[in-house]
Amino acid sequence: MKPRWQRRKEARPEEIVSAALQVFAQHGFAAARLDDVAKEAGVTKGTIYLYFENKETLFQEVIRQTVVPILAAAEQEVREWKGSSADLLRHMVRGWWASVGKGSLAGVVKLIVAEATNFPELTRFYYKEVIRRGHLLFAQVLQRGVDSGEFRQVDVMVTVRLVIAPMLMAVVHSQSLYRCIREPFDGDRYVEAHLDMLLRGLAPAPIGELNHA
Amino acid sequence: MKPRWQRRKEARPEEIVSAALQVFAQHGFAAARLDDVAKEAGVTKGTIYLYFENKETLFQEVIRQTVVPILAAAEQEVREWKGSSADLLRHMVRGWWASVGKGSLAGVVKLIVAEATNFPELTRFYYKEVIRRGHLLFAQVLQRGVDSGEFRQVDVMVTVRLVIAPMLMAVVHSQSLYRCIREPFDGDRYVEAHLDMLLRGLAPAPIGELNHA
Amino acid sequence: MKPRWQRRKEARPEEIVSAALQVFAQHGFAAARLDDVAKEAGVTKGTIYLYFENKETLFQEVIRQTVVPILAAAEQEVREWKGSSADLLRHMVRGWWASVGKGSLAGVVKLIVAEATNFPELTRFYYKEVIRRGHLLFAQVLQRGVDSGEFRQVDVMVTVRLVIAPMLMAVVHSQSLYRCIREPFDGDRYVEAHLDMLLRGLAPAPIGELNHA
Amino acid sequence: MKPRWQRRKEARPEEIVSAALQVFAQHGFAAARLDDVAKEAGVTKGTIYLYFENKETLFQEVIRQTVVPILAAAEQEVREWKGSSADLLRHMVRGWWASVGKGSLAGVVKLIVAEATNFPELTRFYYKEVIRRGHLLFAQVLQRGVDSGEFRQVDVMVTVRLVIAPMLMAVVHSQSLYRCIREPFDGDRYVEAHLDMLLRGLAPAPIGELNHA
DNA sequence: TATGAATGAGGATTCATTCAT
DNA sequence: TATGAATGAATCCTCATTCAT
Repeated sequence: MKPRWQRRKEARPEEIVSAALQVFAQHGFAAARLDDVAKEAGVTKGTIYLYFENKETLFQEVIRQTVVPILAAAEQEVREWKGSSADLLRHMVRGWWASVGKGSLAGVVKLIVAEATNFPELTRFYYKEVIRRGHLLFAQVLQRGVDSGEFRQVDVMVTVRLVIAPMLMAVVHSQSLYRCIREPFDGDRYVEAHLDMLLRGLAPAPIGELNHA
Repeated sequence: MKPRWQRRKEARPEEIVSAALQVFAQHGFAAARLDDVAKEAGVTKGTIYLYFENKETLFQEVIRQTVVPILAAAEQEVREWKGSSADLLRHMVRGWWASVGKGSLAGVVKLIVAEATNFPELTRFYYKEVIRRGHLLFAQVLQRGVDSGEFRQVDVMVTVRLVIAPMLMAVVHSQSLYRCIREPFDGDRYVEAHLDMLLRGLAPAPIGELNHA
Repeated sequence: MKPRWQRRKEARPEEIVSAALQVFAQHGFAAARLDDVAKEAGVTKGTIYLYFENKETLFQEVIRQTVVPILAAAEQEVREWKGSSADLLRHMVRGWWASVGKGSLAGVVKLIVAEATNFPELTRFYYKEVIRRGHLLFAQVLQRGVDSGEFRQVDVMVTVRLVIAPMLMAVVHSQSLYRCIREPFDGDRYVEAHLDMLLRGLAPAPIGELNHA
Repeated sequence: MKPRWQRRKEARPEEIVSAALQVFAQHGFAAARLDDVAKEAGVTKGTIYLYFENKETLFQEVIRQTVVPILAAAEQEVREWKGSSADLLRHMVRGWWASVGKGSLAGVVKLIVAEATNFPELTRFYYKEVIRRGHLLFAQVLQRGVDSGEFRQVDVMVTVRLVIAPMLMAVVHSQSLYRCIREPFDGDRYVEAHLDMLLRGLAPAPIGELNHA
């Protein structure tokens, strides 16, 4: 818990990062104006430069700081999970949706998509620190289920992407498309349908396989 | 000796649109320089203004022109399909991947994601003319399967999103993430795995349903 | 009288000059677009360059060609005038108003005012060929009246300006102010009032002079 | 060592307006470069945009700010004048010459003439706030003289224009023609001659009227 | 530390001018 | 001769960055 007397200056950097995330996520890096970031953070433009070298550095900090902590917690959970793999998968997907899909991370995800080619270095960092780790985490879960016979034999690294992609897409759209059109999107229902499809798709095939084309 | 330039009134507009798509998809709207578009199109900056009112209009034309024609063809196919619904779904997903995922439309998809909030009007146009039509198209296919008993009862409009999302995500990543990291992504395998999961997930449940949490 | 078969190309230059006068008078030199001149002349931009070296040359021709001929006629009239000086003055002022104030020369007058400092060389030409000659012409008329005792002794070169200034001002305003406000300006009445005041002002003082302050 | 620049928020706007008046009056709106305005004002281009939205707004401010205050003072004087109408007219014409003809307003007068058709809205504002008020002011003076029998019966609203026109013309020429030719123009003598002619022209006709043509 | 006035490089846009047709 | 597509220099304007206060 934070002491009441916490000096403002210590809070400033994260306030700015948080404001920047909003503005960057809305407009993209190039179209975002530091004036807007400053206004959103309740400071003036000059103040930003007390804490960040320049616009690009600020952007990098936004990506770096916002993303890392969540994974650690999830990794811990996977290690200690006692229940079924199906339940673990459900737990993780729902948890991901709760923490990423609705929180401030959603903006980061969209940002990476939008700005990756403008910041290849940063993207590689993000890939290594976030994406790959996330993939490996889900891969563990799937492998656990395959090993225990709960899930059928699947190409785990490909399937991981199929687990994550619909989640990502929903998050990305919530930051772009659904900001513009006024049509409801029931995220929870979408997530449950996704889990339903997933677990059916992962179920060990009964007697007669599906016929492939 | 060759002339300094040639007069090619007919060809210019699409050359410029095509060049613009590349540059916009790479950098986003704001960061794209018309100088680069011009260079890519083999003309000078001024020439762009002979055919397009300004940068924004050019952007809109890029979106509009690149996208519309494909759907019509697919709609035709669905109407006339004689085979099984599973085969139709396979056909469409593969076709979508072949035409969108690998062609120039991929860039447009990423662009919409990245710039939607900066061009809400255009996004609404895109939603009405492309996304919704696409959804309805896939919804027809699913409904057809449900009606014939090939697929189980599903919430069609939600499932449509689950069909499309992994495809979109792959396309978006191919335009952003995979441009930066040098890691192979086997699109075809991904698509086949997706279809496999999908059709398993859509299969009518055999005897005992899965237990939901 | 012009032959019916006159080739178009011989008419072109003056058509362009005439169109240019209109556009220049409306917008000024810098703000005038050659596209508009071309449209007004019923040709295309390129054609202008067949007859004029560049925009500036065209502008100079506009000034030069439009203005010179009128003076010669007036000079002739003054030399041959048989009636009173008052009548001659009336005749000239009315004639000036008829030919300059209402014709296309009005535009040139405004142009010179507006663009003099941007074209000092041209302005000097105009001064020598037009303004000074005009002044001298009116000076002759006044001097003639003074010599004959019709007019009182006045500083002729200063009075000339007082004769001309209200005429010029009316012309200039007709090209600028009165284009914007919708208020009637009765030019003929104004000219008559001017003549009335002038001739009263020029009348030899009766017995007691006016007291000057 | 002196700082690269100073912070002078209060002084900047009028410095810029004043510089802009000079540059606009010299070149006209379109041909004026904001770089030159900035240099003249001792700032950089960007600074102008801290205080004015764009070139056009700056132009409008130049017109608006430079012109309004003078009239109020003159209106006051007319109301309180105790002497003869002839003296009042002399006083006003001389005062106008002193304040407008020689001051910075001269540039504004020329600007309006030159740019009226490019800025019709602004011109209407100027007409209502400046020209019309000026006309009414001089009309009062003339009417006062007519009522008291000092002046003959004249069409007041037309005569007002005859009073003002030579003054305006002198001012306009001082900003254009006389900047180019190197010929002395004795403004004071011109003004006195104008007053002399005016007052003779306004004098009640003695016994036999002039014969009109 | 914080401010926000001032800077100046960068890019969109216009349009006089050229030149292939 | 005439056209009008193409050019590119010129200029407005924006906004990241600096720095006097």
